Amino acid sequence: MTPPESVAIWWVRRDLRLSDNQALAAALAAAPHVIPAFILDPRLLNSPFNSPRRTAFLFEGLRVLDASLQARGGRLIVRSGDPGEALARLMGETGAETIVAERDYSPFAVARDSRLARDLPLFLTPGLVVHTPGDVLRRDGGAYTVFTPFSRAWKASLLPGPRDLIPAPARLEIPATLDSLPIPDPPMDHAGFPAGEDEALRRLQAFAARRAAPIGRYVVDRDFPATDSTSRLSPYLRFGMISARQAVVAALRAADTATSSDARQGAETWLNELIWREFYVSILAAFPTVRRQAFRADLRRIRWSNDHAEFEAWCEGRTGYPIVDAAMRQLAATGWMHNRARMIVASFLVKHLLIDWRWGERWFMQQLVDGDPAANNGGWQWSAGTGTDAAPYFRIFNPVLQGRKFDPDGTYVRRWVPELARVPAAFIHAPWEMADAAQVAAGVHIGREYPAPIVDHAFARQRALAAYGGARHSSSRHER
DNA sequence: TGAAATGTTGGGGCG
DNA sequence: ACGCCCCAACATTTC
Repeated sequence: MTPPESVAIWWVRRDLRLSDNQALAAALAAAPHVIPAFILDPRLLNSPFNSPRRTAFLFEGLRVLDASLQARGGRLIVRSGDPGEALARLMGETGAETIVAERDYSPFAVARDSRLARDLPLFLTPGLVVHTPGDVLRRDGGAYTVFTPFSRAWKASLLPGPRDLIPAPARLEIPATLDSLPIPDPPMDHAGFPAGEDEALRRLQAFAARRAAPIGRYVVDRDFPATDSTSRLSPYLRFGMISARQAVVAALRAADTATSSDARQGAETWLNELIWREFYVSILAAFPTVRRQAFRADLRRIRWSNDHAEFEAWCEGRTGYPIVDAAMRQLAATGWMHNRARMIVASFLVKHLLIDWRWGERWFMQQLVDGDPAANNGGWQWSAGTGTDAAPYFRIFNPVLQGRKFDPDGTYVRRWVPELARVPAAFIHAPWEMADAAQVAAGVHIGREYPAPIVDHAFARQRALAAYGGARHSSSRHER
């Protein structure tokens, strides 16, 4: 006779891994029998913020997770529908008394989980981030809204050591009689990011465990989109194919064992990027309304232009600014974009085209394989100058100068905008400055094979400054 | 995790 | 020789 508490459900959401999984470990601690379950939620899969690329990555991740569960004597149970109903049914079938899941701090997940917890024994564990939002707070108990003090407090909290990491369980057997849906076929290709925990760990090793490149040159190279110098771990962190702790432990170890100051600084800079991720999780948890409106109240009344044709040109990479178009085409083709390029295209959409940052936020969510509500929202509000600790609103990237600075020979542009492949380096970021003869020689006529700039830089800059200035002015009058 | 506008300085051409 | 102007080059301020 098995006592009822001998079965627990490990509800997999965005923690598709067996190693260092606090939810799985808690489930195993609660019961000797653990049922790993994933619920295909139509509300999430059909959300206008979802992306087929991310769904494909998720489905392949589920396959890989299922395979490694089967290697341990178990398997992944897949159901679909409303998670509450599906889990209640699964509890009835298995006699499970507990559901354990990794806590997710996004507004959608918080609402879903608190509704579900009214009827079901849902137990949530940390794991999405190293320091959960409530753990890193200001002296007065409020959430940090400036990165630097947040990162200081974050680092002052106890950091994970290698011994804190939880090994994957050796065996995970489940009853053979349980029904499971087949894992759906990926709706599209997601080349460049093979899913799964093994791949994630391999990337982490390849990036952080070496003394030289890439992490040893990270401080310098990471700003150059043509180089392969970033970790490209974001999709894996997004779906928990590695834990935040595993990444942080690797960064700390790389810093400790560095034999050059470049390698140490590289590791520290990369750690900072991981802390940015946690900062934005904390911001979204403390201020859920940032998902709908600007954090800064004085910038909520910008009179956007919101031109649909210009938005489409931006989405499709036909703005006439090569660095912008290269980045947008990289996004459309691969579901990923280099971080420097994300800043450039975001600044361009918001400042040059004067289009609401939320349009860009949604487009990114619809495209990115690593699209995460907290990080994406944080990044967009940072770029728009409307967020916490954001770029000053008057900081307007000049796409020509950014291109010359971070893609000096135009390698990145040539890779993603092939019609500019033969343009000389001197003109690669401002091809409209070529004389007619040079355009003929380069095999591209500006206005035909490649568009003329959609908007004049000097004009756009003045218009953005006026729009932002106007919003601040009207808001200060409003308050009086 | 900018860029443009404005200010300052100093070398050199030139009458 | 000297003052004047031009204008890089750099620094500071402003958006």
